[in-house]
Amino acid sequence: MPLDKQYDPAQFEPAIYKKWEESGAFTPRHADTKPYVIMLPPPNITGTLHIGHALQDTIMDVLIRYHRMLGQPTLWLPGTDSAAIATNRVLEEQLAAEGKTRQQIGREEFLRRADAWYAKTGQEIIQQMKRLGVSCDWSRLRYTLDEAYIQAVNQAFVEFYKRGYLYRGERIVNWDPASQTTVSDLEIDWHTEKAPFYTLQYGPFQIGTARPETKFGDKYVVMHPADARYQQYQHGETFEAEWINGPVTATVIKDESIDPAFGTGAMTITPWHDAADFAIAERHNLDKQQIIGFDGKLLPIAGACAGLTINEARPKIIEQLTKKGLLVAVDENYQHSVALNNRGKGVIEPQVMRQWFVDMSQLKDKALQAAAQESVRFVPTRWKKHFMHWLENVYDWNVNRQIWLGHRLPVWWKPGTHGTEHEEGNFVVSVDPPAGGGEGWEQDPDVLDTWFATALWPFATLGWPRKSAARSRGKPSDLELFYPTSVLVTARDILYLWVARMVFSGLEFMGDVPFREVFIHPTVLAKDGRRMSKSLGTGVDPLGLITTYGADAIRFGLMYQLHYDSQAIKFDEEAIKSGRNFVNKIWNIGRLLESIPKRDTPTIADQWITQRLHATIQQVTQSLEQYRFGEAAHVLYDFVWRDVADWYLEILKVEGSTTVARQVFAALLRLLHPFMPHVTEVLWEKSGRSDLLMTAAWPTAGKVEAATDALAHFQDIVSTTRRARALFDIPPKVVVDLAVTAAPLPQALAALSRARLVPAATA
RNA sequence: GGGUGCAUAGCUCAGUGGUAGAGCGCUUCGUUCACAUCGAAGAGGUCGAAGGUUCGAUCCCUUCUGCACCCACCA
Repeated sequence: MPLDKQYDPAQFEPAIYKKWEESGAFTPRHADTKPYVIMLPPPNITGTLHIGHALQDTIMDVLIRYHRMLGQPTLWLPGTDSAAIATNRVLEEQLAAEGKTRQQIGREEFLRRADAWYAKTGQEIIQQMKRLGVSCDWSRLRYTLDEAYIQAVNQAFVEFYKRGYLYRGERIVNWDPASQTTVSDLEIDWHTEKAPFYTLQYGPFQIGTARPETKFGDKYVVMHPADARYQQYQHGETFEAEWINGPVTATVIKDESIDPAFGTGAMTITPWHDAADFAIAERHNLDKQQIIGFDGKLLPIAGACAGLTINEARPKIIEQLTKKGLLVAVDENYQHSVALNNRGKGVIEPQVMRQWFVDMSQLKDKALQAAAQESVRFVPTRWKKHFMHWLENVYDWNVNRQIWLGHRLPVWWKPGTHGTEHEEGNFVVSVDPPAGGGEGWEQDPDVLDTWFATALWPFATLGWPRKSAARSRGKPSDLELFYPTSVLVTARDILYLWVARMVFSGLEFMGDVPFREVFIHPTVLAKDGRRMSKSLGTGVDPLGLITTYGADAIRFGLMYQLHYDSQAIKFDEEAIKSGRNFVNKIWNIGRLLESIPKRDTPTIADQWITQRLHATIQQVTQSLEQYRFGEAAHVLYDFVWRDVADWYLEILKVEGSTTVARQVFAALLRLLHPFMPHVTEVLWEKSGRSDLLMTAAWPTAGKVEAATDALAHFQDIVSTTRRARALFDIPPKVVVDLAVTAAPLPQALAALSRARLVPAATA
């Protein structure tokens, strides 16, 4: 049956995907050879596929398909993440629209709504991934809130606790009064804002602040020990100062963290509401006083301002200070940074709270060692430096959150003890509620930081902690077979949030790294270099692109733009269009080969294209091994379009071996398959193969010899003739006489030059 | 304050210690039956600036400038 002139992706893609799925080839075949394993970074169930996913998924699918064709047992394990904070916010917004709060409807009803919502949206992103053609093992699909995963998270928490890494501590944390929860350092966005900077008289000192509302409790003034201006004041000496609500006794503290060049070089501290001040207070064992409540309103210590929000209180405080003559100066043009919760968008108010922390001091060393020794290897290598730098400076990790969605802490409290002064000895950390020993144990109301759960992804998805649970009798378990995984493919923005935590969690619980390599791919930006975002209107819908151009086109277009060392891809739809055109070119090469009558008289052109093919196999293979996807795509593009289409096939129309041509084309389909799986599979089938291209063997390069000069000579003659025709404006229909002394491929030469060969005049 | 990446044709970007490359766009020509999602010919670049190493630098080194991003407890 003749093929259409143009390849129509919509006509073939769904059927091809179905065929792949039904073949069972997405599931790894057990074998003795080393498996190749990738864990899909679980996308948030709340989201839809964006172009960054399309890029990342294509990279993983290229790797997976390549390794599958190499004959390795290949596992790409998919899954989704509950993204508790984001979902929590979505649900609260929905409730707000109904004029309700989560507290009003209660925890049970809230979680019921969450389940309903997950059920509705959970499959969406998976369907979208399938349209891209990804070859995940769907039989192993996991979800961070499925029953077994919850068990793994509980087990990890209990184990961390038993091994002494988890502790309950009173520390300064990022509190979001709007969402009523703590937030990770890594999930804060800093926005610069202009705010008045006040210089205030504090006893004999002048101190600066942009946050006068925190100043009520100030009773320490801090300066650098070497600051000559304050030599006469001794560390620890006290003095009386008139302050906002009356006289206070203040103490002088000398601390090296103070920058003498900033302002007056002296400052008062608010340990309860500032991390730096907290550190100073800890060093010198100073008192800490809460000024702002968890609802964001000032506490009774603020006197007349108690109960007011920060914005309401500020002018009053300044008025009071002015009245007392304590306001020395105001800089209206001061720029400072304000911390926002990047999920909930509330303004962060640091607070001292009793929270769960993971002690990083030992865990970080293990991860650092793994990076230093390259038992986890970063690609490109510069990310190793970033990774290590972050770990070297990491703080203990606050792991509980005060929202309702997510993994609830496996911590059980005696009634009425949680959050009181007398917590010690009144809780039990265990997966199951404590049996006996009194009734009414209450489970801790908090849930875990979402990254605590995803840190376990590489092994919890394989069945941990049931280490030896075999899938079938006598066979090794998934955990034994597939851990550690081969490579993690991810974006740089979660290098710390997620990658680092997987590394130390894997080392801790599995005794080995979770992946041998980490490939950090570029970020996809809008064409003009801005971030892709819905609010900027710069986002691109990959599904729309798939509908317009086909999955193969978007895959190839993305890979073609993926250059090894760049941090960003400026997304240009033209590249996708170009991918579509390339796919169509392949399709038409298939058509042409069908139409040329069989003939087996090899020429130097056949010899030449075979050599070029081998060089191409070598280059593409090497590029894939090095994660140089853009390079591989370019090599393929140039080979197909320049060598195969423009020269070899034009010659083949006139003379040469269709047998060689078909061999070259078959090898080409294999090389292209990871990049454009659908069209290559269709052509494979149309060429009469009954097996799947997906599981065909990756081509191996024969001996690569230098390309024959004879063809270069041929190309020279043709090009020269064409240039001459253009120069003299000879219409295509006019056949010219061409006199050459030695004519390689005479028939092809005549055809491509639109010439009649005549004997060269002998001198 | 520290760090990373980038700077090459009008645009988006490859690339190499030795006469500069692609795609798109542009100019001219062409639908002979693989493909107009195509083919042929062509125009277009002191490879960000300044120094240095070298027989020779767009490439290696130093400094600078501009852009983007990351980290950081700027009161």
